[in-house]
Amino acid sequence: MATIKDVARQAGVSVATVSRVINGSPLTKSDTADLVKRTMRELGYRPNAAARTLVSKRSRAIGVVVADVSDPFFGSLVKHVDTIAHRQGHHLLIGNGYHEAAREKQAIESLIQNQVASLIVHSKALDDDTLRAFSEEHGAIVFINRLIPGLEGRCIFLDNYRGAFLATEHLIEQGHRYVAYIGSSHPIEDTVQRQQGYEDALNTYRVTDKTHPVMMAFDTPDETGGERAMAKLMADNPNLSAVFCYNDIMAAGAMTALTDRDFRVPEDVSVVGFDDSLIARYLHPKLTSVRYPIEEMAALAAEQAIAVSSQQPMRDEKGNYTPTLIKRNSVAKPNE
Amino acid sequence: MATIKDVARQAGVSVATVSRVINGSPLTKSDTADLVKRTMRELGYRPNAAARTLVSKRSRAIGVVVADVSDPFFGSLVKHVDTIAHRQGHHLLIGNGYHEAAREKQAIESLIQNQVASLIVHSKALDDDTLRAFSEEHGAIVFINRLIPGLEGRCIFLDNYRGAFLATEHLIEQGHRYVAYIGSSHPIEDTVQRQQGYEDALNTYRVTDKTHPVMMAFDTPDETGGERAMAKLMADNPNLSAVFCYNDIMAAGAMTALTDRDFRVPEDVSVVGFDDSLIARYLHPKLTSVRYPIEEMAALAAEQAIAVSSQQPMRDEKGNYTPTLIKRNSVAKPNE
DNA sequence: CTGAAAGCGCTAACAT
DNA sequence: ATGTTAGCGCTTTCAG
Repeated sequence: MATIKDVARQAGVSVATVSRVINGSPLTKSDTADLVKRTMRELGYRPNAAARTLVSKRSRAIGVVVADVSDPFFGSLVKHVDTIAHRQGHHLLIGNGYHEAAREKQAIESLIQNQVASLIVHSKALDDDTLRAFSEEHGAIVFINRLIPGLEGRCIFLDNYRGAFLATEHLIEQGHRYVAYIGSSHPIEDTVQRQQGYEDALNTYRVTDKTHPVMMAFDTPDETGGERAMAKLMADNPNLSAVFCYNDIMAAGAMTALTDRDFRVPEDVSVVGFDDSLIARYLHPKLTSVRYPIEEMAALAAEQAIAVSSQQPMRDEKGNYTPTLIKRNSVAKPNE
Repeated sequence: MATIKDVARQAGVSVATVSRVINGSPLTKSDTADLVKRTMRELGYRPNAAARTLVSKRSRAIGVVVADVSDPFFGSLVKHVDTIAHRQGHHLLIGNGYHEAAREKQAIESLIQNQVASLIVHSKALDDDTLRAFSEEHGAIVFINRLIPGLEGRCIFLDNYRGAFLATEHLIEQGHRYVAYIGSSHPIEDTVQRQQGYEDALNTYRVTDKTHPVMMAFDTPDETGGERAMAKLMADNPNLSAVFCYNDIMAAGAMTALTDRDFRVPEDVSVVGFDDSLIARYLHPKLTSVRYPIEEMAALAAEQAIAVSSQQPMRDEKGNYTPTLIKRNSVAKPNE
């Protein structure tokens, strides 16, 4: 690889001059600049990013920690971060946390070590204190899908409670009285917030009459988990007519369980999911789901992260996003 | 950030000693090593990766270029590369090419500049010469989903032809005579290879009788493309009873077009997809599809890339993968 | 407008 | 077993 010295020698200038044209410094004569540029091209010169980062103490890298890139939800998050990053001349380092505290921690540490200028972290397994410590260490970390007390300005998150409330309310408004909740057995805050929204919606509508019982089942947040939870719910509650699920995948499992038992969706049982992920549109019937505006959230996270890292004035946008309900074909009025 | 000097001073040793314990050199007394380790911990020291890369001329980074991380297919590829990389102490830099030559080129260049030790490239828009030039420049590039003449040992790819043949043959064996192909209008080699496999399967079965006509339509490789192509096919060929599609998304679109016209799948028309992606299992009916073993391919790519970059002896595995047919519920025997 | 020179934090001879 | 030291490729004063 040609170095800056090679270019300097070949062009008959000093390395300082070459450095200046690399960085587009205005105080180089355009003649010299042209000469240098030509030489760089001839030599196939590429500035060594490691050297630049070392000396200037700032890289153009943005680190992203997600649970699992192969999950379309996180894929989408990464993509939108990349779009913004690319626009600003930054590139991405990624780390997978796989919902495990140790892996998440390791991923963050690895990225810090690799001198990322900023960091976008989706962590559910690490506690507030650990995250606060990282935030103190790095300075340019933005947390996505999480609200950490004391770090409100660095958090971008969704109102899970409201999404769940919306979904449950929609079901109630359709006339359902026996609405169940299928939750995740993973001990992360999202599931309790969604459960709370579900329960509160139910409670809101039974202040006058006591006719909306709470029915819940918890299992792993995947397809078979949804299937098992639904099976359990059906066994325990014969007159159930609607379910709100923690996410779309569990909803898919729930629909399978229902279909296997000859219940039709939505004629016999209505189903609502959460995330409005890719599969929502491919399920049969198409799934009504709470939309998670991850694209916007990821883009904002990237903008904030880069702004903080380059001490630009950060647009003071609130990190709190409100979900909306996307109505498709998995909800109908109850029978009778 | 504490540097190696800080640690050395604090521990009362030289930077060389600290460097030795960082790198697990065996020639340090375990007493000193322990002391140094403790000091590193106390100071919250993290080795500066940029400095290490600069001086040692090798990083522990592996670059991955895909078309779009938010596509589950690529997400899966990235994940499996990460798994292997992580196991070997490497981390990932990613770049999106979005099927555009300029973006792909830029992504590769950016990664090279960032001193990745190795590179896994999924490129469909760049020509062989460009890719060969990059390969010459970097040395540790592995190409995935592509076969570049002269670089066979660095290519990991799927036998598209065989996959298409398999799918078409399966349809014929079920008794179908009017089997159509929905292809991608993008000018990449995959689509012509799959078309060839389709045509050859048809030809194989009409050597004795001329009863299997070729019927094709091409459109964008997405859902609406599949829908349009299917509509066109139906209009032109009233007695068509089966379609083989370029990928699962187009198959999804085709199924929509069919359903909209009151044709049942698979009773009236059988459908086969390609990739066996996430959605294949969620479509209704579940889609029979050609499985693309991207996980294994990605893992092998990562292993090879790392091996080459660290001049380890590379296991001489062939990069040629054979697809298999995953039978689900979208294929049946034809009517009558 | 350009050049000389001092490091950035670390590794790897080379000494001891 | 440990210390000294010369850079890696680049940016950035500071002089001219």
